[in-house]
Amino acid sequence: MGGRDDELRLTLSLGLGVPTRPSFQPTHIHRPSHSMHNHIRNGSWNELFQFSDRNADSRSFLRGIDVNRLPTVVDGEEENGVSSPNSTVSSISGKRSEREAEAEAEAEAERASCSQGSDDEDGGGGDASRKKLRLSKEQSMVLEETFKEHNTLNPKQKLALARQLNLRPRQVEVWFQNRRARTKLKQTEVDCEYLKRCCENLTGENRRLQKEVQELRALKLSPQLYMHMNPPTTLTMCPQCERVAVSSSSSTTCHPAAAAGVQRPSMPIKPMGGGVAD
DNA sequence: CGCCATGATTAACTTACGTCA
DNA sequence: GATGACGTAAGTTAATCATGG
Repeated sequence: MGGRDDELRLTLSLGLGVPTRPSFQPTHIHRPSHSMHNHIRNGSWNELFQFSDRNADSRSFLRGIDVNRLPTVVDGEEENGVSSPNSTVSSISGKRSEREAEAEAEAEAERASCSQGSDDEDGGGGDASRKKLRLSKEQSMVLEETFKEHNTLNPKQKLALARQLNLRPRQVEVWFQNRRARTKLKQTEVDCEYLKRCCENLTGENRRLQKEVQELRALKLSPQLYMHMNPPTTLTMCPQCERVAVSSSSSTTCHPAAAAGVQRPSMPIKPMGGGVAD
């Protein structure tokens, strides 16, 4: 499919003009949540993203189908703590806190977004056959922009965004979760491509060195020939790691990947869901 | 043209785990 | 240290859409 190809092309546009990391660090290691927060809020790699999005919104938008039906009452009740494990707020514990106030605000937002809601759901009988809603182009755009600024939301931001977009806070929350997952997946693809290139380069270098060893062995067996040849290899210190490096004609480093111009990419990625087209 | 099968995308969900009070 | 609340990542499910035959 065309969209897919576009995506991959974007994904694999490896670090042209993008600062590379000094050494390879898989970016998808599971971090403790707080370090993740810091990492994210410092805006390191996220700032590198180019948020322009492709098919998803243009799809629904261009076809003029507003699939973004407002949530049903059933969903709203879910958000109030009926079923969702992530957003359940215990009303039993008596301690009133800021958090509880926020939960109430969320419930309020629920009701608000539900009040204008549709009644097309089949009864809302609690069975909650999940109805998938498509976000409108505008909603996706705002979400993307917000994600660009910070890819996690605190409860207040979540509420504000939900109000602004006329969505349930839970929807905003889920959108950000999914968006982070997609971002990570993309970065994994980039990392994977980078490692593949490294591997290819190392394989080539290894092959070359083996060949050289063979030649040297052959020469050792015929010393009179050896006398008439230039030394095929000189040993120098690699400036990067201060080890003895093989320096044949081209390279004076023991980092063949670097010598071959392979640099680790750092997220030249465009988003997937609903952004601005470029 | 409509219909169906198939694959891609993504909203919504579940589970597991880490952190904090 | 045990516990509960909470947030997030990872994985899954299912709705929706595009495309090709």
